[in-house]
Amino acid sequence: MDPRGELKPARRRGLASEVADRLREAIYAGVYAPGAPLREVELSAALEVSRGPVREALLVLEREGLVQSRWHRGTTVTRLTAADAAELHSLRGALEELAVSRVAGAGEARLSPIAEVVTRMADTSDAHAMVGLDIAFHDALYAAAGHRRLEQAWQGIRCQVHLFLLTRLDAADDDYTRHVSEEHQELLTALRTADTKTATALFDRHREHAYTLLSTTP
Amino acid sequence: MDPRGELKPARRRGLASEVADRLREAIYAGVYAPGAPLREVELSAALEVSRGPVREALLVLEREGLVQSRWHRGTTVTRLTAADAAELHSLRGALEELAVSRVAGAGEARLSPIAEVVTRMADTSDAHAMVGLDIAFHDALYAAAGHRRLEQAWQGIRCQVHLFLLTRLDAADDDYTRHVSEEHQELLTALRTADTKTATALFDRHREHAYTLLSTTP
DNA sequence: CTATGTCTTGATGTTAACATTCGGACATCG
DNA sequence: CGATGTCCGAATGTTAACATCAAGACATAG
Repeated sequence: MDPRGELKPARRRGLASEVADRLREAIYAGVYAPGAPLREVELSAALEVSRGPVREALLVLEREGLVQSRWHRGTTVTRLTAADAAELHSLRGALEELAVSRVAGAGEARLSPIAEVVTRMADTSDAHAMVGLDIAFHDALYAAAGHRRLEQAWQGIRCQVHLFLLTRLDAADDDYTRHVSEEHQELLTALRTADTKTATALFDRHREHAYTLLSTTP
Repeated sequence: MDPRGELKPARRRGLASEVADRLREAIYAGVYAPGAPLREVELSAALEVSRGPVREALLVLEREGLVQSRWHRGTTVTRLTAADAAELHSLRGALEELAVSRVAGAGEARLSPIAEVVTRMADTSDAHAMVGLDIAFHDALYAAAGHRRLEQAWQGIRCQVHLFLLTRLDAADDDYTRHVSEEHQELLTALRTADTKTATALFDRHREHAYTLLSTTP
């Protein structure tokens, strides 16, 4: 009669989060290409919602770095330059080092959500879905760190990383798609067995690999 | 006839940012204590603005971690626990290491904004103002790093750090107020002369000092 | 006396109309 | 012909009214 901890508090979300989700997916799907304008009236008409929730959703996406808005000049989908990629890479390095140091050697109870993502990676061939799982893996890592603010900092760049991966992988580079699965498998075993030092080194190499691969290609 | 770089692009801000600034100051001033509710109608009446901009401002403050809102349950000023302080401390360590590594040894042109803050510290005795300058010093550091996303990540915790300092220093601990000025002076000289390693070590000690001082006191 | 159900109240969430602003097209003047 | 000035349209910013929701007071049944 006292299921403490078994039930998460029930949250009800408003229209704004709903709209934000739809827009995020649309941007990932390429409906709105980088640089394309996101007009409030258009979106509110398409989503059958008033402009209020749309504005709130755009604020959320701006915080996530997916769009950029200027005063009275509308919002457009972020265009990621090489300099942006470098910023994402270096900041992610700092964040992930902290995350790995807190997760490495943790009990299986905390690692199992990460393991589950790796499992799902095994039977996935679609590049688009694979990128989603790649991000999901790191989401699970940050979640396992048990550090709310670290997680929020990651959420501040995670969508940009996602978008960057998608745009650089568009119908190309199946070199990535083939190796990601096993590479993350290695990362997981490093988290399970190795100490912090070797684990962070492996994560470093992982990011470096992806970064150089995707930054030099186009 | 071509003053490139001398003039920054003129930005015009809306009511929402104005409201956000006022609310931030009000929270710092203690008008709204931690845990106190921030009612939209109240605020819009007091600020003579409609609820739209107020809602936007509250979203901004929520992103900064100063307030927390739940669906249909209103927003309250964040109450910082010991665990929160630990989170702020560790995340700040990760961010500031990256920032210092990018700023250490930089030219005087980039360091001068930081130096100016240190100068202003010298002739300041008011504790409230000193805390503001403390934060301003680190703002300048992150700005000098020339890393937009790093700066944004800092902005995600900077207001909480500010609030934490203020609430723990309330009419006490002039041990802090006396030493901050010279301590930051040392940090600046470290940025100027020393290499990355010693500079980061000094910044580490600086944060550690403040953290242990303020976490054990109350 | 406890537990359930209803109601009221005071807030937030949503909407649609109004006001303001930016950028470009057009006309005008040197 | 080039530069300046004016106007217009289309978008965003703001407002106030409407709809919805959650928490507590109260009444009621067991």
